[in-house]
Amino acid sequence: MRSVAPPNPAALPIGELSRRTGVHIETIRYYERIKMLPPPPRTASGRRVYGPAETHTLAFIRRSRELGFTLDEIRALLALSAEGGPEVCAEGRELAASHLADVRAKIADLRTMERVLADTVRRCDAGEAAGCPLIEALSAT
Amino acid sequence: MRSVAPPNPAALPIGELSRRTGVHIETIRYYERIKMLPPPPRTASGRRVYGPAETHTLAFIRRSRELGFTLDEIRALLALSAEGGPEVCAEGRELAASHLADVRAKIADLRTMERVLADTVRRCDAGEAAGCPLIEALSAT
DNA sequence: GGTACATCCTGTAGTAACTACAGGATCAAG
DNA sequence: CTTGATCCTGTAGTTACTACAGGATGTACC
Repeated sequence: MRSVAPPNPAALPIGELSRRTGVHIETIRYYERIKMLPPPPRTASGRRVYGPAETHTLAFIRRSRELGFTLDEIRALLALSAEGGPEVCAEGRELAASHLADVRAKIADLRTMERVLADTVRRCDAGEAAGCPLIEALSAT
Repeated sequence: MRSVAPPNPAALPIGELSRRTGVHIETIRYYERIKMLPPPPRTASGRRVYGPAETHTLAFIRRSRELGFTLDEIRALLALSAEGGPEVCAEGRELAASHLADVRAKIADLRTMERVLADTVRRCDAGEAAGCPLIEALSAT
């Protein structure tokens, strides 16, 4: 029999699922513990066996995380995606828009930090300040 | 005597220090516990009494946090600022430059998120997709 | 059949940087 | 002398994982 890939692509052990989705094994078990993922069936000896549905859900979670959604938000997204329908889409739009506002706020914060830091480094390189520009910026009243 | 501000501006109770620096009382005590701040002297009944040095240090920490430095990085910055000297400034420059690189990387990540989210919301508003554009983006293979 | 190695299991604790109590002591004013 | 603000210690919760410890199974090879 084959040694690397399992014979049935619809029935994966946790390690294969991890490899295919890029989510750590510990993280998959963690998601199960906090009920982000339903508990999968087990083999006689107690090992988890994942089907295509779980694979899809996990990939969905991963992509959502990449977009910066929190696990709670993703729970809502998963519930929405299970429902379907036009009013569901409007709700999804709201989630995305509100999250987009958060992301933009964070970008603005980071840009402020960037400006101050870049300016400090620049003053350092220019040798403008008497003491250390960084320390002085942080000590300023 | 006065009722709001203490008579001696150089000896503050924790609540006054909190108000002046904008750092929560619990956070100040937390900083003391993890040795970001030295333990201040106490009154006979055990209450903390802060002088100008502690006020300065706490404000330094607060400004550093606002620039996104971690507490470990701030520990290094505090040690540097206590030393002084030109080679110390070079070290500070490195800290700032490396942190600046982190900030820029985070901004780049967030901008990717922003692009995808903004595009999703736009497609939602345009009514382009058959289903929900957000759910579809997250389900995509 | 035995042995080595990979993979899996549960459960606990650690990470960053706080925040939120509970349950009690003390202080200042009227 | 009572009310209300402030303070104390200590513990536990938050987010999203990550890292073991200590053991059970599965599989490949000889």
